[in-house]
Amino acid sequence: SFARENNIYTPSDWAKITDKQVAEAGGEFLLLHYASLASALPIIPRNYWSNVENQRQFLDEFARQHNLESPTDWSNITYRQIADAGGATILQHYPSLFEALKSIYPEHKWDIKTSRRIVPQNYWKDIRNQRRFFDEFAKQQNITGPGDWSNISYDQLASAGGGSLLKLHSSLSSALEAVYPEHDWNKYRVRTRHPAGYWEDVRNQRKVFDKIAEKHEISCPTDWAKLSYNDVQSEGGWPVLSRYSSLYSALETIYPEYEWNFHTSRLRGPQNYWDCFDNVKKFVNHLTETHCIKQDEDWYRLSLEQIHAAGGSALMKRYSSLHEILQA
DNA sequence: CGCCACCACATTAAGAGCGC
DNA sequence: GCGCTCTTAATGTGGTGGCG
Repeated sequence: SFARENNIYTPSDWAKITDKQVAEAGGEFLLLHYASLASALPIIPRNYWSNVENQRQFLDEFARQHNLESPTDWSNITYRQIADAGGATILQHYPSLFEALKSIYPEHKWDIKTSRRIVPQNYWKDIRNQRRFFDEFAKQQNITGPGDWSNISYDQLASAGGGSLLKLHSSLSSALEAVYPEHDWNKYRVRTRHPAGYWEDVRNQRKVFDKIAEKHEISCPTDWAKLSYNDVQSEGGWPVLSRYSSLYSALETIYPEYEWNFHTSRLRGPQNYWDCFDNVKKFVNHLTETHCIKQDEDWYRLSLEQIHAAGGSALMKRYSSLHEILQA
């Protein structure tokens, strides 16, 4: 009854009690039989805390004192609180408080995210836990395939509780590569930030373009005609394109080993291309070569369709006839 | 916007003391 | 030597604010 009146529920609660308190509560004569208060107290039997029933009894009492009813109520209880309340030895039987709770109360459904404010130490080192986190996040965000990750930012994941996890990786994309090794991440765009000056290096520009080329099975300059400027832009090429006046000039610089000809590599020439008279000359020379034009009369063989096919439609709009162009 | 540095503090490993 | 308890150092977690 002394214990009840003084809110003593665990052996360690007695530590706060002095002999004087016991004496004042009427235990004065009782204490005379013992050398000290400590020697009067029941001793915890050996292996007492190894018994799950005893562990459970302790935690039940702890839960009662803290009004903990469901697994989520435990989220703000710290390891230290339990240890200080006399549960240190119980905790030593388990790798973490979370594992202890799971084992001691197997009838409850324990979820690390809702039952603990912070995960146990080294929890994120286990790649399966990382994967569990990403899976859960994907479910919430309706991410069904690897391509959908392009809409997710580093900060979204960090504020969803993935900050510490991401710190184990150099970037969001390398985290995804580690967590989902079954996907070839080169095929998908993932939001990334690169070091300052990264995009100035043509080798890095080439990396993105290689990726885009691989995805669209582009193996020679003419294959690039399949892709629009917007395609390249939206598939991660934006930082590269912003550094060039056109996609065509980007390709010329990035892949200098190829012979580039925009009539065959692009659907249309770069903006204001025909403003530069040298380009007009180049086009005429190109026609001369491809259509075996050796003397002036040979130009009559050339049809309007052939000029269009060679990419000269925009040029033809500026001049009323081929004759006028040649004159110019 | 993507990421980093930093901070407060939570967790845990390790080990010593002690009694059995 | 084992189990319980306590202490301490080391390390991890998660949040904030800042940088380019």
